[in-house]
Amino acid sequence: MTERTPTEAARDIPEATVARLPVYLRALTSLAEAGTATCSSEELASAAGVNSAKLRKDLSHLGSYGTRGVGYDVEYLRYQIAREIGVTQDWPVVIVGIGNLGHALANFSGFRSRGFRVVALLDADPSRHAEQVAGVDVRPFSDLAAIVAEHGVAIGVISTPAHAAQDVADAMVSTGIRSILNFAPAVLSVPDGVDVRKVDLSIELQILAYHEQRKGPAGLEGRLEAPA
Amino acid sequence: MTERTPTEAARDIPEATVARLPVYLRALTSLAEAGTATCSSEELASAAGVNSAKLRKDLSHLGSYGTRGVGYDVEYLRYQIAREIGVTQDWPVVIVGIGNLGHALANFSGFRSRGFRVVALLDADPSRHAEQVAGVDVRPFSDLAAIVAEHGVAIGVISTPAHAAQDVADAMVSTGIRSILNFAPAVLSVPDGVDVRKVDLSIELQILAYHEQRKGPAGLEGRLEAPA
DNA sequence: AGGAGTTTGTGAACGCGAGAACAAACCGGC
DNA sequence: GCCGGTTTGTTCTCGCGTTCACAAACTCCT
Repeated sequence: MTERTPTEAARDIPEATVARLPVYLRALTSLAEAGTATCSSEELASAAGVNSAKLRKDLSHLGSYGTRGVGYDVEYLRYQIAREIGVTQDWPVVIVGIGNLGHALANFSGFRSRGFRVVALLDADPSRHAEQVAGVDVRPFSDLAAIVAEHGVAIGVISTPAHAAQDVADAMVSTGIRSILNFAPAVLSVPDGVDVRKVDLSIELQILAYHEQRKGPAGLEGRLEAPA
Repeated sequence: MTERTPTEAARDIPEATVARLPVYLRALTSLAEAGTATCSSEELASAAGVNSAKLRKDLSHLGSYGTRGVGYDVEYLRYQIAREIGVTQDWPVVIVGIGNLGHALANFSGFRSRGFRVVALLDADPSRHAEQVAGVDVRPFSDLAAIVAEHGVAIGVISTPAHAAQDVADAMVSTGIRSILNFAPAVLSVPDGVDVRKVDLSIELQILAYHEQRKGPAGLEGRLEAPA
């Protein structure tokens, strides 16, 4: 996290910008599919749902890929962002925990089309090892090390119950995985140098509930209501 | 978003703090289940995966619920946070789009145990209306307004394909739903007063990929590697 | 009762990100 | 070749969030 390879540019892009680059990438893909060859920062910002000033500042961190007075070449900028993120080639990914959510993730087509390839599905439960999900065999969790070594996996997804998550994370780290996407509602502790991103469905709903509670006791405005 | 009911406290809690309250809530529940009656800010912070100073400042926004020299009463603090978030009673929720992800969400037990109750599953595809998922019938999307009115639904979840998301959001807003959790990879535009939170699996992976790319070309440290 | 030890709650400094505003640069017409 | 119109890239300012550091307050022991 501290030192980078000094040969490359090594300009450090702000974390907030990194989080938005994938959004711009998708907006550009959408524009390209609609046949748009060029777009202004205003158009792209609107498609991505952000402020145009913010968009320009974000893009300025990667370089000067626009043309003043004209705008951005959609295909060119799309490639530059994809390259910066690192999704010009596919990343191999393993998914551990093939419950309801694991199934959904394995079948999610967006992974394939956005730079990721699910190379293995793992589960500790032997009764699942007969299954095949999305054309990929479910294999025993003990195969993790072999699979990681074989495919050069660097990213792991955890969709197990909470109580198993830390063990899975430990195993992932010991095989060399350095990036983990965690869907289990648990706090993972990992060594330095390993990134963990957490997606927690309950937390998102609870945040919504907080704001909802503050908006008002019931639907006051924007809806005609008949008194009960 | 601007004015609150002047009768209540109306202290505004910073957004960053709101996002962490559910994490504290879960950590406290976990401590309570382990039989812990009292905990210090250091312990709770460690269980929640944050800095203890940050935890104390966060909690200070809700009031003074701790005792200096002693710490926090686990059960008492747990209730106070649950009350602040608004999950002391269950929130009715509708899920629209019963594909792979919709199935997983409907079956997710964490909703029920954390203050939410799925009252309806909706899908536009008539061939799905025969199904029953997690004990709840799948009903036609056109029933949305009736269901929302019947149960007083304020929170909607969108797990449709991207191209349908905006239409679903519009319909939700028109029925009075003011909080939306969106899993579709699309930018939703909604009127003021409606909150949208977005969960995007591809984006999370792409952020990981960016950092992974910067860590180094291959597994250099922490893993013994045999030259291919 | 008093003092030592512990832990909370908060005031202040610091850094990051958002947004506005503007200069630099490019295109097209004359 | 020059000028007006347009759009990018950047500078500056402001506000929010994080972190440090410490005073206030509580318990326990003597």
